[in-house]
Amino acid sequence: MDALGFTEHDHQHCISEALRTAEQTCADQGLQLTAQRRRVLEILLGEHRAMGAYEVLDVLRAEGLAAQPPTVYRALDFLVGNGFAHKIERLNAFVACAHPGERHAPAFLICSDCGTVAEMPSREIAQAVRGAAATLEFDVARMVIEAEGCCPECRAARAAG
Amino acid sequence: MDALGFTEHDHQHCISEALRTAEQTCADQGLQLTAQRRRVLEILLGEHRAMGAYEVLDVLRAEGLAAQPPTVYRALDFLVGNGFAHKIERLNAFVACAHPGERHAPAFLICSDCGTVAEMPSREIAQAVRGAAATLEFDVARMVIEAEGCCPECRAARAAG
DNA sequence: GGAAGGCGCGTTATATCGTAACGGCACGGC
DNA sequence: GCCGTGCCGTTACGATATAACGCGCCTTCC
Repeated sequence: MDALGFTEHDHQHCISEALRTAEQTCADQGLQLTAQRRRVLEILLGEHRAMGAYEVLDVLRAEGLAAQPPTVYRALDFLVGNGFAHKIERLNAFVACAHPGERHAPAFLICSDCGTVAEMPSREIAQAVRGAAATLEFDVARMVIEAEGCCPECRAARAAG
Repeated sequence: MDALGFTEHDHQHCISEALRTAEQTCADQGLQLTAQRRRVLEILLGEHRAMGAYEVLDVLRAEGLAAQPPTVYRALDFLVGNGFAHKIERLNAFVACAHPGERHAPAFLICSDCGTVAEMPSREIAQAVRGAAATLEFDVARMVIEAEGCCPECRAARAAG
């Protein structure tokens, strides 16, 4: 598992791959990846960046759809609920899942300069959280793990500039 | 460092202690703990729970003040900026710091049943986050670590009920 | 003493994020 | 046919957060 976003990659491929995985997963689990849900996922996949719900809405409207906020939020709820996207709490915004299909407690890196959001390996982190919680006899159901900072590219840009 | 919130304690004492620490810290660092800022901190300290800004605003208004949202947000910005309170991103709400004065990257436990928020030791967690980020050459400036779940008391209550 | 600037705060208005609630439509089961 | 379920359109609204302006009180600096 690597973290896309900070590394060069074939973005068209990464989009279509994710879409295919989503389609397959929905087919397997009897979920309906409707046109709207699929379109919202595509929009999110278009950028390795968190988008606000209203930003997604603007894209839909630019395509000529007469969409309203609930439309977008419903699609996002579906995507988040089924692991195809994640909400970045720190930004009140949404990002496509980089590892759909794999069961994972997500952890994110948010570059404050360029806005890129990457999903990173989180096994050790999740372990540490559960461990700390266990000493207080707390049962963890869900975690929010988000780190804000500077990505390698922006650091290089800063150094250069 | 223990996590209050899930354990019995002398709450009045815990409030006045925190207030005194805040006063001392402000005096030391040339910060102004004005009446409003102090009042907002007191309100937050009143509960081991995250309060929305507008909830704090309601309390101020109930006390007869003609407060507006910016008043509360400014006080909260001051408290958060100087480590006397924390924002719980998951809840868009604020909680008094349980360990003012100590330098720490906070990590929180949020009970979904009773709403109690506890601050827990986070050294290992922060370490794990920095470690995972480092493998991607990402510089972490700030972390959001929030675990939602069930606290021991609510678990006991569930088992009993 | 008075100009200049920083800071805290009041106030108005507005931006941004999110949801409740109702109704229509399509599809599948019986 | 009739009903339940799930998806979606639509209206309206609630909740969270900030921009921008101005005032008063300091301190600084000359």
